[in-house]
Amino acid sequence: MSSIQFTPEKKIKGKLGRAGILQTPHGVIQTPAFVVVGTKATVKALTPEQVSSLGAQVVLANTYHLYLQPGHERIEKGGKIQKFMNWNGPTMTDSGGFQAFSLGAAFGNGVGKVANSKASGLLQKAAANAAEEGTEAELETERFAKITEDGVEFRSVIDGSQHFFSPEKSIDIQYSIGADMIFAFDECTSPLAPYQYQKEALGRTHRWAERCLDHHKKVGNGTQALMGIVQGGRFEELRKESAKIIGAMDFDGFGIGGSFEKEDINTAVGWVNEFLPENKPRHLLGIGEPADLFGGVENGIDLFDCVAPTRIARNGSLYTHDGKINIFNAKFMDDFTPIESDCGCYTCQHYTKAYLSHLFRAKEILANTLASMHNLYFIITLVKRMRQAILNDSFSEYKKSFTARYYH
RNA sequence: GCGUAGGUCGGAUAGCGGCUAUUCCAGUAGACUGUAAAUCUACGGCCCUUUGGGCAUCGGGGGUUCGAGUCCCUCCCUACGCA
Repeated sequence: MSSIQFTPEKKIKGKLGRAGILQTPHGVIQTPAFVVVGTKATVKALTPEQVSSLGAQVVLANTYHLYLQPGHERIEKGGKIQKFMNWNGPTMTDSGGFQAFSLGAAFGNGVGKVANSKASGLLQKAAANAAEEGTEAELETERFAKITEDGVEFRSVIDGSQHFFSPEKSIDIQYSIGADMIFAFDECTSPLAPYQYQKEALGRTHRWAERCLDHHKKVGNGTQALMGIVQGGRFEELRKESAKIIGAMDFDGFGIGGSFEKEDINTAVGWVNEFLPENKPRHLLGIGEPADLFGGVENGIDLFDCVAPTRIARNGSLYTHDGKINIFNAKFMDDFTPIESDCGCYTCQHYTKAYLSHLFRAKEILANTLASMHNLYFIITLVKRMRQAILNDSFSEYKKSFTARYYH
């Protein structure tokens, strides 16, 4: 018996995409939905009231970060995450598996979780050179995270102290934090990793999934839902294999994780969702550019989370229907119009680009808040409109008109 | 007028005889996809046949030296002190 209940409402004709309702202990999520990322039990620069006012339905925090600071026991003591951070709606936690990648293979070498083939060619070459040169690069790779069969050895990015996560430990910590939906402990691989490594890592992720599930059944009290994670890198064979194996396990929902080629995120999602059970929610982990959201929804994704809207906001990039703009550009200093005149967000209703330009140049803290509000509103609303379009049988038209304008 | 300390990119600086004049800020762009991130990268004098190359440049002028932002002379300017 699951603590969450997913009910598909309507499908996109001839596609895997659907609109649905996800019932959780802390409220309903209408899907597809964008999950706002609040890694350290806070959506950076925003109060929960502000996050809620943007239409956000659910927030995702991170096990690794909260374990290190302030400590999961303290969050439990503070009444678990909802009470601790004053977010009354549904919550999720990521397992810390992603940090095996971001603090391991990806640390300091400019590798993102999404590669485009042109760049990855160059990066692969660089990685090959580094490998030839030997130990220094390899040591660098293991600077903050080292993966073994039993789990991942981490060094804290805060104070350098050593820590170890096993699948069981990740689940235990996630219980303490107390989110409604928690994720299995997986290994997120680098987009540069070759087939052989992906296959090896995938086997490990599957064994870890089994251990998470066993532990969940043994120790869980039925108030938290466990999501399994599909991996497999860019390889169709591995992705499908993973979807079959993970999809057959008794998880409450599924996450799709790992690295993609920019061009075929959508295809890869399609491979996987073909095999995942229809009556359980599917979450595409860490993806959130408009094109990817359309592709994901079309191919059967119900939930997305992504740091992009808030992170790029803090760095001065703002979404508009005509593409992203960089508010630091000189041309905005005297532009006394809103980011978008027909935008319903708080920022656009009260402030001009010239003012935002001023706040950013002056390094004023309000810049982060106003920019984050706009970008989150933009993305949350975009996914809501996709949902509406599915219900109205107009998804492909909406996708076409949005895309034509956004990617000029 | 005398003394002292100085004049190096828009601002602030490092350099104190050795070849490529440093760093920070400001400036101009770019990047960012389960947050190591209010972060990071690039550019920033002129010219060219521009994946490179050439010529400049440290207040002005002159000198010493194989070689000068650096040493010497002189002038100009700034700050402080004394008259």
